[in-house]
Amino acid sequence: MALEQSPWKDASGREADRSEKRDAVLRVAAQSFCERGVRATSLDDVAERLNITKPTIYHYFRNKDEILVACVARGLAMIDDAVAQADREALSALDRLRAALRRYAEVMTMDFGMCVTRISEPDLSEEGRARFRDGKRKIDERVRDLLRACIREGSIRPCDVVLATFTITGALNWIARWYDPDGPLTGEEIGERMVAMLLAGFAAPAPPRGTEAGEAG
Amino acid sequence: MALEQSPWKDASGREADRSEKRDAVLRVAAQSFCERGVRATSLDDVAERLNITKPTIYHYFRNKDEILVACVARGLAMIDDAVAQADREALSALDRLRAALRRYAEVMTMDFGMCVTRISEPDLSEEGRARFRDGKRKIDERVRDLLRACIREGSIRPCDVVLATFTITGALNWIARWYDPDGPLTGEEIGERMVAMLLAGFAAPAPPRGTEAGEAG
DNA sequence: TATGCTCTATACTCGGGAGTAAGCAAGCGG
DNA sequence: CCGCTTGCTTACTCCCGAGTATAGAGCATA
Repeated sequence: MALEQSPWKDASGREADRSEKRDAVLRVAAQSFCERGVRATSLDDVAERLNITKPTIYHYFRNKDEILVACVARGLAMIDDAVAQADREALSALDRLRAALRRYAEVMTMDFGMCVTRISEPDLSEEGRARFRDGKRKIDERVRDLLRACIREGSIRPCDVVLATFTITGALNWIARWYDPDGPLTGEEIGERMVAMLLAGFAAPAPPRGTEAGEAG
Repeated sequence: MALEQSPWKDASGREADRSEKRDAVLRVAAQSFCERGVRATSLDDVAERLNITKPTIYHYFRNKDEILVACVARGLAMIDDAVAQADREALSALDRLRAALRRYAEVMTMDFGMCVTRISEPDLSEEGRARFRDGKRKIDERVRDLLRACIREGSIRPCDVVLATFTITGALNWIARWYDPDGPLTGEEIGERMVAMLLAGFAAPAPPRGTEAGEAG
């Protein structure tokens, strides 16, 4: 089941460079980890999809766990970058929060991002687990800080910031479980709408009258 | 690592009944599936925790998949019951929604409930997967129906019901990933607060006209 | 041509876990 | 007492997948 994207041509491989090959392994592994689960992903399968054999993979990675850790690390970095980048943009705290969460949502529709939420801790080695927890904790911290900034600014209602972060990231993380690239919404659209929903809440504005909230126009 | 809860006494087992033993197997298996992952859970381990040996398990279940399916089915049933029960109570649609989501959240802090969100489809056999999807679809349908009823009633803002359901159930499902029984909040408290947050949203109410909410000073 | 490095393949080892074979113990009907 | 069933055991088989030993192919230097 060879993929076209593989940098190993069927018999001749020469222009390709080492890190490009590492990347290809990670990309295919990440997809398989998400689709089939980590334990159910054999390196033989990964190799086959790349027109190579398992020992070749061991020229680029020490073992399966190193591949898994690299996938998760890449996903975590993508989320962290997304949030950090939004954070640097000198807008209001609320705008920074919005931008951060939207990008977060988008990353959840991508292979490496999905790894972060579909892989669970027992899949990782002891040491990989530590890095995983650490990366997630940092992202959580960023979101919490943003929330606190918004509360200080008055744009977010004072609340239990920890639980609020779990609620928000839970909704976003879950995207990785149901997102369908062939579905009606792109990652960007999902992010935009879901973040709007989370911020505005589902309850209708107080009075049973004044139904002006409808945006249908 | 024998557990006290096991109905198999170390050498003498007689007062226990078949279905009680089936239940015990499911309970321990569910815990292990959640803690270590499905593939990493060996039936030898499960047996050991119950003071029995693997072949004994095969007296009660045909194979590992049957156990897994039973765990997931039980979790799905708990969620479905929770939502259905709230649905039968003759309150306003909004109150029914609130009650349903709170109970949903609570189930997410229990072993079988956790199974539903921590187990992923590739862990299941083809046939188990079908039942899994079906069960989840039914629950989703119930939540969507509740949302629609609320919108008709005017208590929930008109919105994309499908995406709203994903957002809400995502936040709730994720509880199973971070809930800590030794943490500060009980399942009930988490449900109550998270549902309140989701309904009210995080954004601060529109600022009193004229004055921006610039606090501090 | 020789030496050596990098990349890749064939062909293994080895451990773990699902599932099974076959037998032992205990209760029950005769 | 015998023979049957039920519940459980010890002791396997067997497959799959992680990781390895080893060899060969291509290329660079000399």
